[in-house]
Amino acid sequence: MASRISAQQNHEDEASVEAVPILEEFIGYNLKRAYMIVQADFRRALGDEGLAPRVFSALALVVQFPNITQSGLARLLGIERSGLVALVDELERRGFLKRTQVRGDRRVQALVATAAGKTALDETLQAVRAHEAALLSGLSAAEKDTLLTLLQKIRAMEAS
Amino acid sequence: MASRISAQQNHEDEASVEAVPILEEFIGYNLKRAYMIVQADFRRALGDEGLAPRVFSALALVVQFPNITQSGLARLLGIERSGLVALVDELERRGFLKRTQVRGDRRVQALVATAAGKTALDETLQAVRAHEAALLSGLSAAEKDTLLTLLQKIRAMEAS
DNA sequence: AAAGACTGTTTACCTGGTTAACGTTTTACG
DNA sequence: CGTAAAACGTTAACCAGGTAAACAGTCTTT
Repeated sequence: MASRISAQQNHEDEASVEAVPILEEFIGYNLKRAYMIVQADFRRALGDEGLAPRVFSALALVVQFPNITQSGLARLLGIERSGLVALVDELERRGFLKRTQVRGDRRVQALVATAAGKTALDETLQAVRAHEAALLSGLSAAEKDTLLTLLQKIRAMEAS
Repeated sequence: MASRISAQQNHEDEASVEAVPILEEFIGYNLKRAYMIVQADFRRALGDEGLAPRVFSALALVVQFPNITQSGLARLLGIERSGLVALVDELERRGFLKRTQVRGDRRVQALVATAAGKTALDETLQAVRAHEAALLSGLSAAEKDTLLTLLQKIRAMEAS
């Protein structure tokens, strides 16, 4: 409706008549921007020797689901099996898990966290909780809860 | 609080006593998963000839802020200037904008959307709105509004 | 006039994901 | 049974989207 106006005032820069950008209406755009901020802060908080977000997620699932297969883990993480190989390689190289043979099925390799892996997860969990608490200190507990619920509602829409 | 218990029951596989994965507590993890779903649906909805999310965002800002510079656009998008070059190249190649000289400053190149660019934006806007409405039909208008507000609250935390 | 800052750009790189193909192994079923 | 199909882990090639560093050209500051 007000499009003819905005097309006219092209003689200057920045702050125009309607100051609210179109993009702000979209959940996708806001999701991305918010995700970038949280992810960057995660890395900053955990440092260069710390686990990357994806590695942390994988380790958490391996600890929580002992003897999970790589395919199963990929399913839980929502990525392809092929993308998991390097991830598991890294966790194994760091000594946080072992690939073990499964009797009865020589195709699969069950993943089991080592003691070091569990320790690393515990420490990382604390660090991640601290990072989220600090970054999201502007949100009340109720707001964080609401946000989690809404995000999980979106996640429930996957692949219908 | 209930952490000592969960460390014990490591003797079996898959569905354990407490079925809710650790990761679900984290906003970062849920943000990422939700973002992946929305982004994938965006691409699916707009097809191969449609604009990619980032191209759409850039075009929207160029239309809304005529004569914006590339540096300014990068700032608005939250990315580096260098990352914008290919983006603007694509928009220019498609005929959706022009790089124009600015009298008084021969360094900058102001970006102005063409008529085709504005038309493309209008059409894409409709498509994107339809995609979000369909994908997020499980959320009420109030819930979408709340989600937007909370995400923007996170975005306000940027680079403090 | 010189030093510094800003603009757009290129180049090289990184992260995190995909698809396609493969050899091996297990399962389903005519 | 035997054979076809499916599943597993893996590699390879690729892509998207971002970064950091350096650069020449152009202002701006002092």
